Amino acid sequence: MARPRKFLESDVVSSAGEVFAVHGLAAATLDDLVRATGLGKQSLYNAFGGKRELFLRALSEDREEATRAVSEALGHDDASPLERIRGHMLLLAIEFSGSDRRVSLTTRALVESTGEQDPLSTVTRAGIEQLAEVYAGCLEHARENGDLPDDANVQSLAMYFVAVTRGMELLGRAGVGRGVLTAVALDSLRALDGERMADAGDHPPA
Amino acid sequence: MARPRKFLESDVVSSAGEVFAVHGLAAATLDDLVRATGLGKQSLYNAFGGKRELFLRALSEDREEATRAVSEALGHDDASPLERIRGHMLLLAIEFSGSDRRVSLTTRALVESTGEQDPLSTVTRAGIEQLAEVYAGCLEHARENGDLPDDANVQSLAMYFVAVTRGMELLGRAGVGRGVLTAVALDSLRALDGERMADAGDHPPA
DNA sequence: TCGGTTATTGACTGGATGGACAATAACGTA
DNA sequence: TACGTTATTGTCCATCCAGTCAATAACCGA
Repeated sequence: MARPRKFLESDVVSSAGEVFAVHGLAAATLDDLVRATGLGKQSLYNAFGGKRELFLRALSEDREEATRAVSEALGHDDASPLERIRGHMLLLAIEFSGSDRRVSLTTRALVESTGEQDPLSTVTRAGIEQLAEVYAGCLEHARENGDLPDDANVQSLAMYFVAVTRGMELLGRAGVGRGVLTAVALDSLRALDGERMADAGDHPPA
Repeated sequence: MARPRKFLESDVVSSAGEVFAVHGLAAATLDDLVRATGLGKQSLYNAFGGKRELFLRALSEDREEATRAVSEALGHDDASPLERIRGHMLLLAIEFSGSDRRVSLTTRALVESTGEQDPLSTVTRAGIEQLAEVYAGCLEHARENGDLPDDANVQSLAMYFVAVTRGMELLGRAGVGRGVLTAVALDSLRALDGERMADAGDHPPA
C-alpha cells in the first residue's frame, strides 16, 4: 500500500558498521554514512532515527556476530575444549595483528560511551556478559572433562579471557605484530594449566 | 623581555588531560578545554597549536606518569618481584573498577587514532613498548630469583601483562565489578606458572 | 485508475566548532 | 623610561554538521 524501501535494513546497518568501525561514533559524519550506505540523509533518519541509533543497531549486530563467531569456534567437537580455546586464541592473534584499521564496535562503544546509563554502556556490558558466557560454557566442558581442576572458577576464567582478548585487540591496534601477539595468546593459556592455584577464597562468585 | 605567561604548561596539559580522559579527543570541544584550563582560546592556540597537539602533550604526560607509576609499584624491594606484580594487579583491579568515567589517554589514543602513521599511534606504541619494558624488568628479576623457569619468555610475558591490564581497564569501564576484576587479575597471574604466587595471600574482594 | 501511505530527494537551518585576526596589556632590557 | 617582544582578550569567520522541511515519487489495495 505504501512505497517500498529500496534497501535492506541489514545491509545498511552492516555498511554503517564498517564506517563506525573505522572512524568511531563521534568522528563518523552523517555524510560518511550516506556515502557508505547509498541512502539519502532523510531516509537514514526515517529508518533509524539518527547517527547514534544507527550506531546502536550496528553495535547490536556486531555483538551478535562476535558472540556467534566465538561460539562457533569454541563449539566444534573436533577437539577438546581446551584445544579449541587454544586454537581460538591463536586465530585471534592473527586477526588482531592484521593491518586493517578496524576496532570492534564493542570496544568503541566502551570508550565512547558517556556514562553508566548511556545505552552504549548497557548494550556493551550485556555483550561482554554474553561473550563471557560462551567462554564459560567451553571452560565448563573442560572442567567436566577433567582438563581443569574441579575447583576452577569457570566464571572468572571466562571473564579473564574476555579481558585478554580485548587487550590483544588493543595491542594489535597499536601495531604489535603477529608473532608477539601469538606469544601473548599462548601465555594467556597458561592460566589454564599447571593450575593448582589460589585458595578458592580469592575467587568470588561473578 | 617579553610578557610572561600566566600559566604553567604542565598545569594546562594536566587539566586538558582530564578533559580528554573523560570525553575523548573528538568529543572534547575547545570550549571544554578553555573552561578546564582557564586559558583563552587564543592562548591555548599560541602555546600548543591546537586541540590535537594539546592531546598529544597530554598523552605523553599520561604515558610517562603511567610508566612511572607501574615502575614504582614494581620496583619496591619490600617483596619478591612476583609478589609485587601480584600486588600491582590487585591494585589495578580496584582502580579499574572505580566509578570514575576516565579512560587512559593511551587507550583513547589507540582507539581514536586514524592510521598507522598518525602521531597518536606512534606515541602510543612507544608507550606500550615502554610499559612492557617495565614489566619485563620485574619479570627478569623474578627469573633470576628462580621464581620463573629459566626458559620463561620474559618479553612476551611482559606484553601479556600489558594486554591483560588493558583488557581489565575496558572491563572496568564496562561496569564489571571489583570482585570479578580481582578474580581476573588473579587468574592472569597463573600464566606465570606460579603456584608460588598462588597461595601468597588473600586480598579478598568486596 | 485512483488515493492513501510511505520512501526518497534535495534544499535548508540553526548552531556549534576549530581556528584566525586585530588590538591591548605586561614584562624586561637597553 | 621607552621599546620590542610575547601573552592575552574579545571578536569574528568559514566550515561543517546533525537534523528538518517540503515536495515528489513509488507502490498497492480498492
